[in-house]
Amino acid sequence: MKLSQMLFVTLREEPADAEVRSHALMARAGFIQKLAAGIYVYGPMMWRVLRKIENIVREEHDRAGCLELLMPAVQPRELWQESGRWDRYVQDGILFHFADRKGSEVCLGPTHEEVITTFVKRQIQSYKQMPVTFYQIQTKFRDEIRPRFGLMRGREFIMKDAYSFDPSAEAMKASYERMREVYRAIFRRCGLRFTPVEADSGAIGGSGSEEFMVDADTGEDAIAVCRESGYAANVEKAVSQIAPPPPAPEAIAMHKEPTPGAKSCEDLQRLFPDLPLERMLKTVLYKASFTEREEIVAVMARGDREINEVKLLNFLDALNVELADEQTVRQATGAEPGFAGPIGLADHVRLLADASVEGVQGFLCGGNETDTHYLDVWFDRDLPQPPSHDFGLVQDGDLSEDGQGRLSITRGIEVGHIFQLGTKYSEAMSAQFQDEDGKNKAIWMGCYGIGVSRVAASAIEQNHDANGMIWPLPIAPYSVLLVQMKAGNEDQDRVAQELYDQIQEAGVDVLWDDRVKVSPGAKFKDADLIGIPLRIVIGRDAKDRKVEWKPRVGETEVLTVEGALEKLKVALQEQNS
RNA sequence: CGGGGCGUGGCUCAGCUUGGCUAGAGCGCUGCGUUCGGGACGCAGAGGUCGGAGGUUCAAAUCCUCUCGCCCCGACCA
Repeated sequence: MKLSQMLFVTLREEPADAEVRSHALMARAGFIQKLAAGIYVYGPMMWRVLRKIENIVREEHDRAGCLELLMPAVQPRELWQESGRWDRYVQDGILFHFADRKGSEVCLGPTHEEVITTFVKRQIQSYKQMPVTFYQIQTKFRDEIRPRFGLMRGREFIMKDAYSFDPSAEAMKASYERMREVYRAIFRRCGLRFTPVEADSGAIGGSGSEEFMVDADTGEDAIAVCRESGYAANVEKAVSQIAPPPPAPEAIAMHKEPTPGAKSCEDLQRLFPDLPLERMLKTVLYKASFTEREEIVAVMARGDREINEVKLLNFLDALNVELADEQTVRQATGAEPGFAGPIGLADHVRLLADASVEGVQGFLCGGNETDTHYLDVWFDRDLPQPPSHDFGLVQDGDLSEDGQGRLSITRGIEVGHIFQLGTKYSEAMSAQFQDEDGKNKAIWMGCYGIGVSRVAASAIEQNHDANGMIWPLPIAPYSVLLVQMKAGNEDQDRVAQELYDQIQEAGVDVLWDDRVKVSPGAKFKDADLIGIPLRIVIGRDAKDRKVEWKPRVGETEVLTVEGALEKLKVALQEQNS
């Protein structure tokens, strides 16, 4: 492709609304253009990137025996009511939905479990027809509460979703394991540095679940990784060993302490400099909502620990948990927020404790009275120890659960997520088959997602410098860029044309910056911005058939035309090996 | 949904507090000339219902009301 024929427009300034590098660079380079919040046009360059990613995704799925199909974006409400997800998704505001001309409600699919389950249940009758896995690459629609970061969190985005169908839990696990390998292969081939982590399965439900995180400081997710043991998990899910509490002090009677204005552990440390943080127990109030009711839950935790709301949510099996508002706190404790404690809570409050409180004695806790705490409190003497469970948020430096090493907290971008769904959808939608024993059983499902457009964004997030993007070769819009310094110069024209023809003949996608009346400086800046990894500069030495090998990163070399072609061949081979 | 902010040529922004003359700058764009290896320079140009509607006023980008859109923080999030 010749750049002069491309309607190639770059911006010198960053768009005002770009917050992360990938967004700013893609917008500057004309790869994407915003149409509305979280909704983008993918320009020709971007579309090439997306198609390259799609092709890798396709090849790896096909290789694993998955079957590609395409499901509708528009889906009827009835289907979603069958699975029981309509109300929840509408209530969360995430669903684009509207009435058709007959007044029937439909939605734009945010995901396709309902459709695939329906499709499959009409076809599968026997265990002999399984295992089978389908996938599609489709535009998904989610009316995100807060779209941001360009393609990273859009309201319309490209996703590959796959669904496996098996006759038993064991078979489902085997399909899941196969897919784990497919995912590893895909992200490796895309040239990304990534970490697979154990994950919470969230609203979609199911048991086993793993997320694929592209390592990037700007990622929205925090992950806990242990180098020594190889453990890696989303912090929502991560577990750790924490240091035991300090030995109990001398037992003296529980008593009140005036603590004016001390609402946090930090404030309290100033008032009680000799009391270790591990002997201050905080009590945090949450409002948990269930289908039919709400519950106020108080959770105790050691002063040096934080509470993991996802673990709490899962333990309670609630639809949602959120911090209680001030009004609720006052009602539950009879005090201003900041003084909640386990003793003297209102009767309707359910008291729980994080495992970090176990063994802590002679501690400080809220007094359920404004400006007051209790000191020298002992479990089993002054109050029964509340039921405890792991509600803790792992912290950087925690010991891994097996004790082999320390956890460090890093950040990542979730580009893939795989789930063992079990029979959640097949039961709700009665997708059954007849097993070998003649009995009708629910199909065991797994589902597997890759954010295709997010993969592209995260590749830039992970690979860029001050001047622009640096694409991994397998997903670059073009593999090679020919930068011709002065289009119209006979020697340069001839050499550039020769290179262009030869590279094309070799089946390599090449872009030729043949623009006239564009200064060398501007060409170099544009080349850096769009980040095509392999570059050959045709300039002043063209008369001697000399060109420059000048990859996006790395050393520049002056070579003959043949030398440059050879160099290119080697670079492309390295990539494929 | 709660809090905050912003809508002015294609892009980034100034002007608005305190209403007043043909609404400005830089980038980009067009033409001519000079340049020509890291976003060149000169000269001459094109391009704006100041997000929209209504109102106040002799007069509105500027003040008021409504409305639409966008951004940030939070909640939320396969």
